[in-house]
Amino acid sequence: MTRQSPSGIQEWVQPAIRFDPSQPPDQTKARLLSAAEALLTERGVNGMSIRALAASAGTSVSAAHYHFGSKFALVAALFEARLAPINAARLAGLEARIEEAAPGRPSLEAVLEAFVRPSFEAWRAGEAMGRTATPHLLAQLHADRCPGLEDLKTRLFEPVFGRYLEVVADILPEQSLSALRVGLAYVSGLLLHTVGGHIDLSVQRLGKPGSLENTDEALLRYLVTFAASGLRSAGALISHEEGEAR
Amino acid sequence: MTRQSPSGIQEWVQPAIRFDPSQPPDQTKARLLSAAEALLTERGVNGMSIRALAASAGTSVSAAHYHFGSKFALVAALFEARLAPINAARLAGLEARIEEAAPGRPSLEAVLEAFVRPSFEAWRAGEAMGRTATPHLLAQLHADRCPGLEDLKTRLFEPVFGRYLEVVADILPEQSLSALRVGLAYVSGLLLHTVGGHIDLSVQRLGKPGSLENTDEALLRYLVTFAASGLRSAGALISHEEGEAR
DNA sequence: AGATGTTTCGAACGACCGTTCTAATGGAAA
DNA sequence: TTTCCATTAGAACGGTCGTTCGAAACATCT
Repeated sequence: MTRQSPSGIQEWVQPAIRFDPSQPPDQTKARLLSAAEALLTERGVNGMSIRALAASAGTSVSAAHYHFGSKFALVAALFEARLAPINAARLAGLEARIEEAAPGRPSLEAVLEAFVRPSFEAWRAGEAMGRTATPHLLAQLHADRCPGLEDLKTRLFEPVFGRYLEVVADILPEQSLSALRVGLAYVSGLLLHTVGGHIDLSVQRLGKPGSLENTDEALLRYLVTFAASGLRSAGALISHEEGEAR
Repeated sequence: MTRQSPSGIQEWVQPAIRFDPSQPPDQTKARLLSAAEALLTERGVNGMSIRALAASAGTSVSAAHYHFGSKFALVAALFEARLAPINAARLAGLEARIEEAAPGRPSLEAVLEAFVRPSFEAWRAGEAMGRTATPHLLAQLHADRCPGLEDLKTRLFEPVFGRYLEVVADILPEQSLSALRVGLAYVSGLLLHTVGGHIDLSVQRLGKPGSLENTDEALLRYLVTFAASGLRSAGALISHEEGEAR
């Protein structure tokens, strides 16, 4: 603890207690990320202050700057760290669906489920425990107008989107790439809307009455069916443009 | 213009020039709302400061507080002022569709178009001119976690949602209200995703090649078809629960 | 012209912001 | 032990925030 002398010179009165043994000192970075996940989800980028973050993580303001350099870098690091495994699962799930359908093609529903399921499951798992769910954070950051984060979003999402676009174009060859691009953006929009907390889950009973299927799986099936059916029907409106490269 | 004396007492040096004739003095409130619309859309609630707002509107910080009382009240007033006419148009359009289909029922597509079109058209009109589009603001405020605004959102939106739910339940009597509630939330999610600027419009060519239909109408038809088809198919997964009240 | 109420302004207040700085601490290497 | 480096805490800096306040200017009425 320090005190400020009238001349502006600090005189150290009493040494502070450091390194609370209950909190391993080398995990400050992880605790900061975890605390940032909750605070960002709840308040958005501009609503979270480094001071509130440090207090929530049980460390100091300068520790955050030491590990990440700046507030924006912290947000970007968190975004990348959380989105990367979900994107990897999306790509792995897609290839698995393709392989298991070989030599034929997987159904549109199977492909869209491969896209949706990783985020959906992480969302439900997080909500089931008290924690804030990671996909909720991603939806919040997606909606948040944070200068400089837009590039990161597209850079991380584009490869996944491109691969899914290829596969879906192969399943629906009569649809133009332009239409499929909008359609896939809609699928992602539906997912973000779901995990972003805009669906009232309190009174939903989506499962068949006699079914053993739980509510989560029923909602996932609702989402996938909605998306697949919308993608098929809306794209069928538009005749394929001949000159367009496939 | 004032200057600060060393003792802290203000000495008024020169009277300021007031009431620039090019800006009618009694329209400060409207200019503040208009400037707030642009700034909120671009930066979100926490990203917009009263000082930046006042500068953009060509007035002073205290003028904003005089007319609205607080920053939150200003945001709420703007949200209500902009959403109200869109909601009114939604309800009027719905009743018009019902009346013109009488004694039969309007198609699901017609109903969803009545819901989507007011916001969609205001969005396209705004984007076509340089201005920021009002629905883009509404989408931004919907995504923005602004404490206290949640109540206003539901209070304004609930009557519209409830009326549409009634009508859609009449068109799709085999679907449970729970399923339709999720489905309508998805429709609104697709609309918000569209007008929120998450669809890349630069390279989209959704109209039929030979058609005279412009791109805007083609995108609207894509959205309506996607939503209607998704609503029908996803809800068909679920058998109607017998005990549920209709 | 004078009084009254509305509107606007600049300035100031206290609080909080992101960032930086210095000092202190613990552990590892010499 | 001494030195060095990674890590942390607290204080401070410059700036901006939302809000408040008193005075000036306008509009209207008498």
